[in-house]
Parts: sequence; structure tokens; C-alpha cells
Amino acid sequence: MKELKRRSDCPINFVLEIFGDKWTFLVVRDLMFKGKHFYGEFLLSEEKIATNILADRLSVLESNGIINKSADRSHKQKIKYSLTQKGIDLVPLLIEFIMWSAKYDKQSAVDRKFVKSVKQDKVGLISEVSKSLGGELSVS
Amino acid sequence: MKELKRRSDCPINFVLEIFGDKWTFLVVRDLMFKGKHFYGEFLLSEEKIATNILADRLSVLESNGIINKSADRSHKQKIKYSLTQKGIDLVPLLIEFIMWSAKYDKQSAVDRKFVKSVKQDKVGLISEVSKSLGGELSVS
DNA sequence: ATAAACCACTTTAAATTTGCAAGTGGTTGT
DNA sequence: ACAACCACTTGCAAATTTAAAGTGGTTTAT
Repeated sequence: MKELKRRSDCPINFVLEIFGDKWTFLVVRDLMFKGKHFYGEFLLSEEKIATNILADRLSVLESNGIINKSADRSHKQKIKYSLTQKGIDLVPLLIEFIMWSAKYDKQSAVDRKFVKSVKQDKVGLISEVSKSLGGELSVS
Repeated sequence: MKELKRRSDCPINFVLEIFGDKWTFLVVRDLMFKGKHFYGEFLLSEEKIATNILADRLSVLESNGIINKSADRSHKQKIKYSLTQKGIDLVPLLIEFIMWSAKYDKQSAVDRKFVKSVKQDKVGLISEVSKSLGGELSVS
């Protein structure tokens, strides 16, 4: 229904065609840094995403292979959302978001220990975060 | 007129409040990697931004301190747009955009030499690109 | 000196997207 | 059996985006 034609093959544009709105990266953030996995958890985030927007963004993320759905073990209806490797590979990108905001947003709620850790060993932190995300088995 | 209240103090959200749309980063890309500086040049880009959107995004970028305007030497009316240091500090972020797309977009028009160069020495390339952008004097 | 072209926008109106509130239909807990 | 919970879906008003045309100075060519 959407994204039939891409505007260009530019690599910057490629990211924008998927993530170019105010909400999609917040869902990724919740999965990546907040340990959230369920629809109801995303709704609780501070920015207050609407249910229809969340449903739409989850489906966009899934159809682009950034996340996948799996069944919760004990709860038939509960759907667990997890990052795929393609999603996990956004870690360096999100870290740069954080570092830029840490530098330029005076009232940023950033974790200063995290920033310090990135400054000391960015590569190490990326692999640590990525590893923790990849460690989850998805029960498709 | 806009952005009176921020949705949260989250560092990811801070970036999205400025850049969370499909166009703003393309203007930054043109300034950063395409050597573009003038209104008419941005309009020529492949993605075909509309004039009103471009005018709006330039003013958003300026009011957020990402770019500044300066007068063209020989041409009184021509306005030259340049990245500020705050804008130049987006280089690592845009590079991660490019690297992610290079990995996951099969038809990406990415410069493979650039990708190779990032893989070999990311820090070096960032400082090289940043230096080339900072070298321009702005005649306010 | 005058006219055409260029410059950076602005305006208008239609189409699309967003945000809010309420509703849906199946599942689970008591 | 019934209420609560789950992941959405629907309807609608408001905001944003888009294309096209227009504005009012500036510069270039004649």
C-alpha cells in the first residue's frame, strides 16, 4: 500500500524512507535500550505514542525486517517483538544520536555514565549492547 | 510557532524533534557531502523537495543552530547556507546512516570507496570531512 | 533605460498523515 | 460467568505535505 516508489537510491534517503518520522526510532529505542518487548510496554513510554501509530510503525518495522514477532510462552495472545540483526545493526546509529544530544541538549536526560563509556570504548560498547540484544531466542 | 513543548528529554527524542521527517536530513546531506550551499541547488536534488518545504526546513535548521546564512560575495541576493559546528558534528551520525544502508540496501547508490575508507579508519575520515566543512568562512 | 531572467521565498488548495477517542473480538484470571 | 486484558481497528478532526502558481526584489542583457 505504501513505499511503491523510492525517491532515490541515496543511502541517507534509504534510512529516511523507513525511519523518517517522529515515532519509528522511539520504538527501536525502547527495544534497544529499555528492554521493552510488548505492545502495552511501548504505549507506556513518556512520549505517549497513539495506538494506531504504534500498530502502523510495528508493521512497517516488521515488513522492513527490523523487528520480528514471536509468541509469548505462557500467554497465547501476547506478542513479543524483538530486533532482528538488521535492527541490532542500528545500535551505532542510535549511539550517535545519543552522543550528539548529550553534547547539544542542555536538559538532556542522558545517562552520563553511558556517554563516558562510549567515549572510552565505543566499539566495545557497541558489541556489548549488540550481544545482549542478540542473546534472545525468538520463538517464531 | 512550533515546538513549544518537547515530548521528553530523551536524547533519541531530541534528535527526532528536529530531524524527525523525510526531508531535513537530506538538506544536511547536501550541505555535508554534496558541497551544496544555495537554495536553488537544494531544489535540484534527486528527491525533488518542494520550495515551501525547503524554506521551512532551512528555517528550522537555522533556528536550531544547525546551519547559518551568509551573503554571497558578488551577488547581493544570493544567500549562502553553511553548517555550523553543531551541524558538522552530525557527520558521525550521517556516516552511520550510510554504513547501515550500504549493508542492507542492495540497490544503494553508495560510494563503495567511501564505505571502504570508513571501515579502514572511521575516526580519520570523520575528522577529514569535518575539517573540510569547517574550512569555509562565513561572511555574515 | 528597459525587459527578461533569476533569486528566495509565500500563498493557495487539495491530498495525505497524524492524533485522539472509542470500539472490536479473542484470551485469560477469578 | 464475567471482568479485565490483549493487540489492534475505526472514525473523524486537525495538522502536515505536496504541487502549482504567485510575489517582490536583484541582476544581466540589450
